Amino acid sequence: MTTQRRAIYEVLAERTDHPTADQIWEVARERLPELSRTTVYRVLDTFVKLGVASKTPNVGAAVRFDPRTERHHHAVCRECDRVVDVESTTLDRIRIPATDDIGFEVDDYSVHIRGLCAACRRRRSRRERTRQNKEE
Amino acid sequence: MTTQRRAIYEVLAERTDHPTADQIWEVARERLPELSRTTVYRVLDTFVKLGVASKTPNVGAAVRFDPRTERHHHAVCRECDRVVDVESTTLDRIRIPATDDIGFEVDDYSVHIRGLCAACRRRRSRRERTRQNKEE
DNA sequence: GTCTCGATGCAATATGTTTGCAATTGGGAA
DNA sequence: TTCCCAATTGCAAACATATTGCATCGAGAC
Repeated sequence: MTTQRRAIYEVLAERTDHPTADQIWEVARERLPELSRTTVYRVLDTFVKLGVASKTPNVGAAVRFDPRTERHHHAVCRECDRVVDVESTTLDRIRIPATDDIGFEVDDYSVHIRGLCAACRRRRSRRERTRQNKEE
Repeated sequence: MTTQRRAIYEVLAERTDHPTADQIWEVARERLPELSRTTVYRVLDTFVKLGVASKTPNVGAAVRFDPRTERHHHAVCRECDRVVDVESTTLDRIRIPATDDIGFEVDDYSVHIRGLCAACRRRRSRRERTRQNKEE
């Protein structure tokens, strides 16, 4: 348990927005200016192996990390790609059907929801109101 | 509808293993040697915008593409990162709970299953048998 | 304190993606 | 059919993300 690992873990734990390795580096560097990018990548990998953090599936270029390792679900905005955690005991209790036909042994699962986040919905309604005003 | 687009679409449509842009390029190039990597990236983006293909969430470095745009689910192997399509009317019928609390408007969803694929299970049992033989 | 091995920093490299720009081309208009 | 133009393409360079080799450092065992 080194100084760097502590700093990186703190930054990750404070956030719920599933930051990338580089985003974590940017913030952790403020506290530990010597911290290298390489170390952040390596330490995050270590965290994942230790089960302290998890990599979260995403459709962008960079891999994102999540301080939560228990089952939870994600809603991804189609406009801004923001990722929001979704808590739902209903979703936690889905029965995964037999995947024996493909010989797959299930560890866990999560539900990925796609749609439009609150901020982008507001932005859209604003645009629509503006258009209506012009047409009048 | 250009020659390049047709070739790229054909390659994508023939595969069920969610190739990356570069993997598609490798194969498409055999038929169309002049085809540039840039074009593949651009055309795939276009396909996604047109709804002809979809980007599939993944935890690796590169974005993966899928010729299927209807609702379907994925099982990802924790050993080899292989992605297998999962067909299940049960999973297709999940009721997504109200996400009104977070103001999220739901378009669609999919279930991501993590576990061990058939090939890696076989590999594992083989290893275990070998160990038992040694202990005897 | 000091020894040791794993962790770190740095620089170089690999991999994945995007952009600017000039050249080309598909497909409608004449 | 031929001409034209906007859209598409190829190339090279830039950018973004991730990994590796190697010399050095430092946390924890003794």
